[in-house]
Amino acid sequence: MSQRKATSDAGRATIRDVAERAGVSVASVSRVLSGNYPVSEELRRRVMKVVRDLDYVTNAHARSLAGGGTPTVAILINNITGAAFAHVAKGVEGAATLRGWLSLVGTTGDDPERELALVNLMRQQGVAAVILLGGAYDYDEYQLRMARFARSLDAAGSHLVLVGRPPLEGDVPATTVDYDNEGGAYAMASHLLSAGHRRVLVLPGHAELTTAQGRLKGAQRAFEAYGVPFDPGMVRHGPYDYEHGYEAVEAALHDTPDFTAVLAGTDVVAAGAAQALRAAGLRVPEDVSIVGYDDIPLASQLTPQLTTVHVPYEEMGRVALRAVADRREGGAGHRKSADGDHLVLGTHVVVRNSVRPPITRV
Amino acid sequence: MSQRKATSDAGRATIRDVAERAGVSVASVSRVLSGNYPVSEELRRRVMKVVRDLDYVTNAHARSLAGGGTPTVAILINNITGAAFAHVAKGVEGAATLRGWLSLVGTTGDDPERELALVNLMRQQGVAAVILLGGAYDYDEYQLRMARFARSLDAAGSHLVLVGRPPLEGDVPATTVDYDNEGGAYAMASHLLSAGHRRVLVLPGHAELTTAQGRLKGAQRAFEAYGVPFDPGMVRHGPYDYEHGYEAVEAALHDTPDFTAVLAGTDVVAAGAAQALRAAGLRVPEDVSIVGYDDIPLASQLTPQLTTVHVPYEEMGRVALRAVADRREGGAGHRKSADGDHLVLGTHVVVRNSVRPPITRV
DNA sequence: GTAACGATGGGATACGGTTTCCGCACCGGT
DNA sequence: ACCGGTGCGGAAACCGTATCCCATCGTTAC
Repeated sequence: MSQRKATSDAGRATIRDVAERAGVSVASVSRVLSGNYPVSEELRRRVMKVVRDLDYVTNAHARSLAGGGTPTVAILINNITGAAFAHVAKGVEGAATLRGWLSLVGTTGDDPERELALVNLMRQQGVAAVILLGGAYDYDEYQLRMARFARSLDAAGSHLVLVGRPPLEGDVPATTVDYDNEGGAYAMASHLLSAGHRRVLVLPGHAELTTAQGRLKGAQRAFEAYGVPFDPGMVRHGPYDYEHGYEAVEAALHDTPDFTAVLAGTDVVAAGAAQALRAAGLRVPEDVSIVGYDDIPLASQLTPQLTTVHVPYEEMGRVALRAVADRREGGAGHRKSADGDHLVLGTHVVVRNSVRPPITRV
Repeated sequence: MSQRKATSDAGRATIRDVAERAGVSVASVSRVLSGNYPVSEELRRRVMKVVRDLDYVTNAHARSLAGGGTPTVAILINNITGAAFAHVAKGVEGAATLRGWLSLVGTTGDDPERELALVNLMRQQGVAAVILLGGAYDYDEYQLRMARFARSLDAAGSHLVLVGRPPLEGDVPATTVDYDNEGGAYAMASHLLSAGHRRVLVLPGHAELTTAQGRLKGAQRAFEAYGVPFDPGMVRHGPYDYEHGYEAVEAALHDTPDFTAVLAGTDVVAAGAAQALRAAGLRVPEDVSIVGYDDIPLASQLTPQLTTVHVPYEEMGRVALRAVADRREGGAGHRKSADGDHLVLGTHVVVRNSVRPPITRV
């Protein structure tokens, strides 16, 4: 009676319960279930019947302790609400599922403390990789912090993947999946310039955010290429949200109202900018042109539909997961191969209806 | 040398490595780390130093196998890209983090097979609860399927939580967190009716989706209350996406062009509808009024800003997690208490700029 | 001065599986 | 009929941690 545990006990059934009830050994049940060992048809039938009867599932914790187990990847993000996130996550999740992998999600809320806590938590979980999403704030400590993460994870047999931010400096065991951020901004700005715009309001984002830095730089390069002087006074930094777009345009209309186009750092910012222009009685794109960045669904749902830069978010997610899977299968094959550690995906301009050649305003 | 495993081995350090290096027993290390047992200051210092040196983290799998472990909840969703999802997930994730819990995410892609596989996977993980998000397609098998899930999870000490769909029938061990879907639709339709609209194009969503059924019913009730005949010919079903909104309006303009307002099942559908109206040369809201449902950020970013029904998605996520946590702490306290198994949150109309009294069109 | 007691640390065991190593039984060959 | 080979099932070790139980040591009380 008090053998180990009554079979009819509450809680989940163990492999032992199944073995007992099927009248076979624990090992046999394990073999039937994992299927990597020859088993007689008779045995299989008997075991499977009991498994169904008991609605038994193996304990993932015990399994991974013993060596097996389904690999898991962790996705860490600042703000789960961002539209870009959802698409990267979809890519990761889809690719993970394809391989029978699992994915965890954690949000950091821009808090370094919490980020550290999460990376450690994931390390405890024994994840195959930690995927860090989104642009980074390039403060002093940042490089050191990430390098430490990378080495910690690497030492534990895991791996750090940076998605959507520049690669780390030095010899750090991390993979970066990036997109041609600066190139996209360059192309987008060129599009405005070739349409004839010269006075352009630029809303790249937070000055410390790597994403914003790249977008600003791309725009500047385009101006240089066109021989158009770039006026730093036309740049306004701020968060990637609707409100910032609105307020920045409001302020610009007051300070430097001679702009004929807005180069927004994000589609959402562009939406805010468009709203502010309309509130001021200006028409888009007749009076002022607007372009965005990201090409989230919102871009094609606004009126007018937004010309923007397409960023392959979902593809990045897939690529990130594939990088992890390859590395894991390749094993010691390509340790520290310089390539494969930094993957860059292309961007391109999607032309819609928010750009017109400039007209002279009063 | 071949004691058990060289301390300098690759892979993660174990508690044994720490114990050995600190010259203490394994039990002591465990005690220092979990902190639920008196330990001398000296011991604590020695252990912690080694922990830092080795960058040790406990193995979560081993820990939960041994009894402890951080609770985990799984969030299952059809399509991770939906805007509503992100907010519920945020609520769940936030509340989970607050308690030191972890959250897993899985997407089903409307595939029952995959849904089943995921539920089992989560059962293997020993999650504290599985949270199923979003409206359900009410086909025949559905109730049975969910009941089976609920019982399976319950038997394994886990729990099923349904968010944003009606509760299951019968005595099923599941918790439902719902919002007043029908009431919101009633209020929204009333808003249009009291503005004077009589011919309203209704785009509730897929006919089989519980969410759509509720919204349609709410609208019908409002018409009844106002004594306005409800014309079934003005209802067009379809998916909750931009394209459907666009195409439905296009078709309606051809078939029944006398409508003065559109009652969209979703903000996104409303966006598509608005675009189609504009493409047809009609102004919103001057010529045709539009209302949405959900109150996602998009609603306030459109032009004009959308009058819509606010659904407390994030709150629902929080509530769902709290329900799980309470049940887990309460233990055998309130088994099957009828209340607490079905929580309904309120909705309300958010008035913006997309509704005007109707005018007579040609 | 000694006994009882509180405060700590160590050893052993359980958690639920996987896997290696063995042994048994059954098969065919000679 | 005996022997070797093969295929399959069982026992046990181990994965990394938490915890129960016991041993020890220093204290305080009598």
